[in-house]
Amino acid sequence: MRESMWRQIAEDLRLKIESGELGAGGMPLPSELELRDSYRASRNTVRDAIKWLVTRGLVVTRPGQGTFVVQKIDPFVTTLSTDINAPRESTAYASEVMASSRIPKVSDPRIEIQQASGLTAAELHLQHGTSVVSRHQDRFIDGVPWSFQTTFYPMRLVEQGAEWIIRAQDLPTGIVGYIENVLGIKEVGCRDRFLVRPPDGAETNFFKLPDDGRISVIETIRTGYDQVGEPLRVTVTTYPADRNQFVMTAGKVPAEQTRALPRG
Amino acid sequence: MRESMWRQIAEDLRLKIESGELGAGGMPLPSELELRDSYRASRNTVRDAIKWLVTRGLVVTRPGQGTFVVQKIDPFVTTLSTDINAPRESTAYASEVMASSRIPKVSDPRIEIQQASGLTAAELHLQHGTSVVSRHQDRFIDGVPWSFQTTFYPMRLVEQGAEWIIRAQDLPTGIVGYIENVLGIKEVGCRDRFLVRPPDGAETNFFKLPDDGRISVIETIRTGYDQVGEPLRVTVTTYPADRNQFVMTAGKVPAEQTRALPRG
DNA sequence: CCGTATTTGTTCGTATGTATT
DNA sequence: CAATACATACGAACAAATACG
Repeated sequence: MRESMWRQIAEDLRLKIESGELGAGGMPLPSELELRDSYRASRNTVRDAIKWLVTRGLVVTRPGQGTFVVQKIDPFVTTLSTDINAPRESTAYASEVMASSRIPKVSDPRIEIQQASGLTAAELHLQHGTSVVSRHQDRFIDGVPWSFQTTFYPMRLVEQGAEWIIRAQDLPTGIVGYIENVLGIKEVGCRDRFLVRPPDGAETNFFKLPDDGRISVIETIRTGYDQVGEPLRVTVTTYPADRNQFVMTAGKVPAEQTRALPRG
Repeated sequence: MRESMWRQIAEDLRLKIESGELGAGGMPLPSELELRDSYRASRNTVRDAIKWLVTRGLVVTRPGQGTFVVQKIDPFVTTLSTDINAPRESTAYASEVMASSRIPKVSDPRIEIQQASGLTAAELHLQHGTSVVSRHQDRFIDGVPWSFQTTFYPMRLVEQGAEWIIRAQDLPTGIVGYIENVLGIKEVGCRDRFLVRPPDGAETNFFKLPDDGRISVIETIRTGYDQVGEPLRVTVTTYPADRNQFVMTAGKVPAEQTRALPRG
């Protein structure tokens, strides 16, 4: 069976884009009317072909301007610590970004008092409706939103004296270290969960993702436990899948510059 | 500005689908002609709305049958070992699946001799064109393709006497344990890389993913190193993002039944 | 600032092909 | 074979966003 015409046009455009024949140097593709003439098809058929390219993330269309090829993002590689004594997430982030010659920026923490529900109630072993403190931070690399993170603490930690949890400031020791210093409650282990899912509206907006849900987000959920096995905090971090990779080591491995992996 | 009509229709359909008013129990949605009449729009406009739902993965269309809502897959949670002495991947897989009351199946290994290139050459520190052995296995859960895995070994291991690497059989100790027994080369550490990317053609076909690249695959690349820091093998595992989650623990954490996390 | 040309976005209509029942 | 339902393709008109003189 012969391929549909819009599919053939899409494939031809894809090849010409990947060879650099079209769209090189930020130039727009030929307009829909020009493509209609050159392919001897109707404008709607050309639009079907372009829509296929848009869905695959190869091009973007801008009303009044034209159709442009998207440039690939240089991904950042996050090191996942398998060692509970590794440096805290907050401090590790900036140094890791700078080690790759890029500029990190972290927003000031945004504090909210919320009621435990769903994930937080389950992970922190709290009744639904119990108060939790959430600390939220947005993280940028070279000015581009790269990930964001929300950590939930049981309100009882504040009531027991760890009052800086509800201050909108970063602490040099990190909040987890602060809790250990003030309350003697130490995080001796954590469980990480990873999942990949479509972005919600807020994520689509913040990360400037295409609104068709084509780019997934990676969500990591880290629950920290104290000496008696009680959950101390749960940290939810969200990474757009188009600009993030992860690396983790176990046992003895030779050191190596962390870098993004190309396809091969 | 008012929302476009196709967008309004899509939103209305989405709400009716999520409330169960439409498509419940495997029933098809109303046909495009019926929707055209009920929304007082053209069939093309209704199709634009349906295309939006298809792109979001809410429905699938089948020629001659109708439009159906997709049911959510119950994800499987893979435990990532942070301990180099944990049981081998191959043996761990089946027991972990059975622990969640599901039926694992692993295909017989498919062996190929290939030339190192790109990823394998870089990770195994081999010249391009050097021979490598690839062992490939497909993994199923309840009969559904769930992941597949390819491990690359330098050909010199076979030449040094580890000849079972090129036999299409599973070994009770796993290949890595076999190499240790025969050659005395022990894997003392490994580096895992994680990335999320659109599926290629083979993956789309094997996992029966929609051909618009909407569902990403999660790729993990595990490179194992021996006592002298030389790479021993590299294992590439591919998981469709719509049916896989991961969990990893560090330090001391209370035991818990691994389960998929819902959104909340 | 304004008006015009260009370009993509939306919506309609119609006809024909292909897959399934 | 016939009926139904989605897929493809064409043509047309107007709206909205943008760029430019």
